[in-house]
Amino acid sequence: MTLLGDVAAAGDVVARDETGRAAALGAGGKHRARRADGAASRARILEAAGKLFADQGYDAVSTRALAKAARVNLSAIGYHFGGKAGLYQEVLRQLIVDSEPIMGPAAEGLRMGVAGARGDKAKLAEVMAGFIRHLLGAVLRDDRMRWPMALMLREFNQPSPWFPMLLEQRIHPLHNAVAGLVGAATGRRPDDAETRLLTAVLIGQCMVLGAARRVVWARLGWDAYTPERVEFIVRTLTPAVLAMFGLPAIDPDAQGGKP
Amino acid sequence: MTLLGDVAAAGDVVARDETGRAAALGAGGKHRARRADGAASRARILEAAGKLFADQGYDAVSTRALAKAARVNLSAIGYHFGGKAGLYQEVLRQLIVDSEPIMGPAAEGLRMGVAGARGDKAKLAEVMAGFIRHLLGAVLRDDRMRWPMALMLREFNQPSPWFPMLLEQRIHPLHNAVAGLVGAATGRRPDDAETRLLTAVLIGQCMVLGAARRVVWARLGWDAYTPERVEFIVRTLTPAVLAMFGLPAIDPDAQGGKP
DNA sequence: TTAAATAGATCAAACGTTCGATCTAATCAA
DNA sequence: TTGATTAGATCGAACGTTTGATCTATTTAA
Repeated sequence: MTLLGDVAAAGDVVARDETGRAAALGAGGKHRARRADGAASRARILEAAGKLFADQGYDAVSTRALAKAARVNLSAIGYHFGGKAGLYQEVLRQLIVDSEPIMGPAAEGLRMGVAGARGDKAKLAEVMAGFIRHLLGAVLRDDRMRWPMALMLREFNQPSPWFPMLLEQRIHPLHNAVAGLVGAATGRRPDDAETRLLTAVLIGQCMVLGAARRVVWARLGWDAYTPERVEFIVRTLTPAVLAMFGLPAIDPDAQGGKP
Repeated sequence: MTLLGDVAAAGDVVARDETGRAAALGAGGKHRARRADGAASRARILEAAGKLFADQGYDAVSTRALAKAARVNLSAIGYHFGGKAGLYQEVLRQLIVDSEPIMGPAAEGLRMGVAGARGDKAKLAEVMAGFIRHLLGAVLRDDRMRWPMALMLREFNQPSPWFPMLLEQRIHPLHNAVAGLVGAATGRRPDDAETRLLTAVLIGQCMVLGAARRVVWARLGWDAYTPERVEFIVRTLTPAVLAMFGLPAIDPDAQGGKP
């Protein structure tokens, strides 16, 4: 039994959310909740699966542990997602959807900030500082982005068959937006190889603090990221990154969140 | 079962080290080599296990796949290492031992370079450039360090019971040496929290190019790291990192390897 | 012979998946 | 308002396979 074959078969597992079902059953959708509300079970499975997959990896998570964590019957996984592989794919799809409200405005704000700066290095520095604070907060502090980030990092050095989807819909848009900032700061075109590389390094050096958190903690004598420690990281890293891209230093106390 | 397809045929396990057996037999040592030379089998298992664990992770690798890749019988794993977990521990231990000839002199050279610079920013810039070239080469190009780096990255965000050993014997010595350079460049004490953090970021931003190589490749239209592309990365990253730590730019053509 | 090392067989446990039975809520004919 | 019907959802119990570990027998060099 090769997984790839099953994957191909499970590839057309569509979202079975309520709206889809209601639409399929008729325009005048009246009924909502069934017995124990299948949509709720589905959501619980997705939630538990995201955390477990992110924490332990695909192989290390058994369907039984999954069912137990989501407080559903074992067969519910097969019923709702077609199997373990289908569930993983849906977790990734949902990750992209859920991170849109956080990442989308951030990328848009980045583009607006760069356009508004019109080459003014001081203003670009503000935009850069805001982005670093935003990204570090998302990676290290924001609990909503904790396991999604961990799961993405797993995809990075062990891509699943759905890594291209993640790349297309989450990585490229974010990198393109940041490349606009990096290009403006260094005076290069946003789609230069150098700009793209430095963009990857910039984003990567923020995410590595999340990926290799055990190392960071061990080096600094920490046992967890607290808001105060994240703030320390932001204040330490921001001047270094600004200097890295030839941007002027800014007043630390003026560092606000993203506009 | 894994989501990944057949990764890296696993058939390219290096031919058995004949010198090892010959030396054991001829050196007048007591009884070392028996029937088919147990030391050679042990070494083959270690080699294959390192690559497989690094590529697929501990759980995704079965003892049968290990035995097949190492061209030994299944029971040889239990005989030589006591079991799968014992094998993994030994792989980690061997990783530390094998990386010593590469990492040890690098750390020592770093200390010597920093001491020799005596605060001269231009000389510190040379040392920093040499270190970046060295580390990037080890992470991205050196085939001997390919799977060890991948395995270490796995330990970083999913520590095994032997992570403390790795931390103690490999991470801390390297970071301490680099912290000396970073401290000298930024004018801080080497054991400052800021210095330690920036040190982790510096090392991390080099390693992330190896960890998230698929992303880097996708952004730059690459499909592998070639020596030319690694050189491009070194030349692009070096000036940025020098600026990051307030060191003067250096002549790119003068960038040599580590002294 | 003696002990190291390999080969092959076998073990219980855990794996992902599948199945039919069961239950609930909406639907429809009366 | 009924009672029967249907589809959605859950459940327990298996399925066949693979896992890591273990066992005995055999082979080989000392």
